[in-house]
Amino acid sequence: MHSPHKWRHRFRANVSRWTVPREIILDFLSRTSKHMSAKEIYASLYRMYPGIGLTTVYRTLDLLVRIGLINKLTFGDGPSRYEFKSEKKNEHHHHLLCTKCGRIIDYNDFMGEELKLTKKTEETLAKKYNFKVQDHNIEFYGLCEKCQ
Amino acid sequence: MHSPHKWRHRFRANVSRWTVPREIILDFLSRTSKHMSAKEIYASLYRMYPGIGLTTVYRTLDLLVRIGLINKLTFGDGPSRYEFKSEKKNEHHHHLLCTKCGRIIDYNDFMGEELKLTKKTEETLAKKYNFKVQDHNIEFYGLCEKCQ
DNA sequence: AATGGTAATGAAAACCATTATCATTAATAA
DNA sequence: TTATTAATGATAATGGTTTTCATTACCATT
Ligand SMILES: [Mn+2]
Ligand SMILES: [Mn+2]
Ligand SMILES: [Zn+2]
Ligand SMILES: [Zn+2]
Repeated sequence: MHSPHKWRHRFRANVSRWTVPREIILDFLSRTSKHMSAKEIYASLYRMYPGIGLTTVYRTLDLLVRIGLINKLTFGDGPSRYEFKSEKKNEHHHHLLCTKCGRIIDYNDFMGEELKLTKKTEETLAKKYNFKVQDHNIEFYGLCEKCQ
Repeated sequence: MHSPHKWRHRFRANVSRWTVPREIILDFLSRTSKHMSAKEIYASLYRMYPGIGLTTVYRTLDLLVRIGLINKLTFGDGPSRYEFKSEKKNEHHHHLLCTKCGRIIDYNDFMGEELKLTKKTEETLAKKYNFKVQDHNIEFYGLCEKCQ
C-alpha cells in the first residue's frame, strides 16, 4: 500500500508519516456516513485487518482531528464519535439527536440563516468578550420519528 | 432540615423524596454561577458536609437533570459539568469555550435572532424529518482574552 | 408520636472509554 | 541499504461514572 494517495500530502505537511493503518482508517471513514466510535471503527476493520490495534485507532483519530480531516463529536452519553469532514464547502452540517434511541440525523438546512447568525454573533462576541471564535457547534435534541 | 422549601414540590411530582443531601446539593448549585463537575461539587461540600458521598452527588445530579432543575454540559474534554437552570425566561444562555485554557463564558446576546433561527429550524425539521425538537445547544469554540 | 414499607445513601468494587508505557516494527531520508 | 526515529500494538494504568449491597432515613399510615 505505497501508492500515492490524495491525503498523503496532508500528513507530510503535519510531520506525520503515511502509514498503512492510517490509510486504512482514513479510507474507511471517508466511505461511511455514520458517526462511529473508536471501538466501532476498530471492530469494523478487524475482520479485514486484524493487525490494527485499538490504541492505533485512537491515536489515528486524534491525529486526523488535528489535521482537520475528521470531526470528533461528543454527545453527552457514551463514547466520542467521529465523522469524515467533507471538503465540499456546502456540506457543513449539524445534528438532530434523539434522546430516546440515540439516533443521529445530519441536516444542512438553514445554513444561510445560520451563517448570518453565527457571523453576527462572532463579531459582537469578539468585541464584547475579546473572544476569537474559531468554530461553532449547534445541535437539536428531541424525539425521532420512531420514538415519539 | 425539614422546613418547606421552594423545590420540594418538584421532587414530589417526580416520585422522589426530599432528602438532606439533595437539598444541600441543589441549594449549592443555585448559589453559584460556575460550571462544576461532580467531583468539584463534592469537594466544595465536603468541608461543611463530609457525610455526603460522591456517589450521592452523581445520583442527585442525574435526578436534578431529569427533573429539569439543572443542565448537564458535556464539552469534549474532561468530566461533565453542571449548572443551575434559572427559572427566568430571559436568562437562557449559551457558551463560549476557550480551546486553550478551558474557560467557559456565558453569553445571552442575540437570543432574539437565535430564537428566530431555532424556531424556524425546529418547524421545518419537524416536517422534513418528522423530528420533534425538545431542546437545543449552541456553543462557540475559540480563544479567550488571555489565550490569544 | 410510633410503625413499616421502601427509596435513598455511602463505601467499595466494578465498569468502560481513553491514555501511558515500552519493546518492536516500519516509514523516510541519506 | 542503512540509520534514524516515528508509529505500532500488547498491556497496564488512569479517571470518570455506575453498580452493588448493607444500612439509613423519608414519609404515608396508623
Ligand atoms: Mn454528521
Ligand atoms: Mn452556563
Ligand atoms: Zn429515536
Ligand atoms: Zn483561554
